[in-house]
Amino acid sequence: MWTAAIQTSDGVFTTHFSEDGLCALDFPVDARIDTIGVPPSDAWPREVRAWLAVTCQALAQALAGRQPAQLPPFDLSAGTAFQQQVWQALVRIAPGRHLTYGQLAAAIGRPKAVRAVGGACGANPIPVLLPCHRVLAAGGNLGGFSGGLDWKRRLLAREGVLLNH
DNA sequence: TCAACCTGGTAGG
DNA sequence: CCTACCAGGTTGA
Repeated sequence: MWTAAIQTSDGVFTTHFSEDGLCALDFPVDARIDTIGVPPSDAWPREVRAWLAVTCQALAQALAGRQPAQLPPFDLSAGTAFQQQVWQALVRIAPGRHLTYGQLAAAIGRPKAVRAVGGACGANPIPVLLPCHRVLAAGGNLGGFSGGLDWKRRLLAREGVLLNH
């Protein structure tokens, strides 16, 4: 496992890579913890350094509300089969679009697993790039967000999604 | 087995 | 608008 910090206009994100790809992305925790990530070094496999570079670009674009031109490979193997289904469905939601938890449940063939979908979204290891913020509650409500609801609002606003009425 | 969830729908103020 | 309640799939303890 390799860990690196990524500086963005929204703070310092932390990334974790396995030999199969990006496996986790953490929101900035605290302004004083700028040393959390180990800077990439020559000791890193060439492939992983390339993933990090792609992730930097993708994160900057996603934070600006745009579809990343390129994404790193994701290692979602830490999740259960159900969670992986949900997470993979997230990738297909374009910026500016949004689904409800119920619609996402139906999309993966489990129309009644609405609450479980919420749980899987909450367990999303790669927020922002795996756009769980584009899943809203029914009736135009925001729903929850483990990274903090202000993040969800901010990300949606940058994509031009209008909330409520 | 059980409680906790980023839910959704219905029923009643 | 609000609160209450329950059916419900999945997960982790």
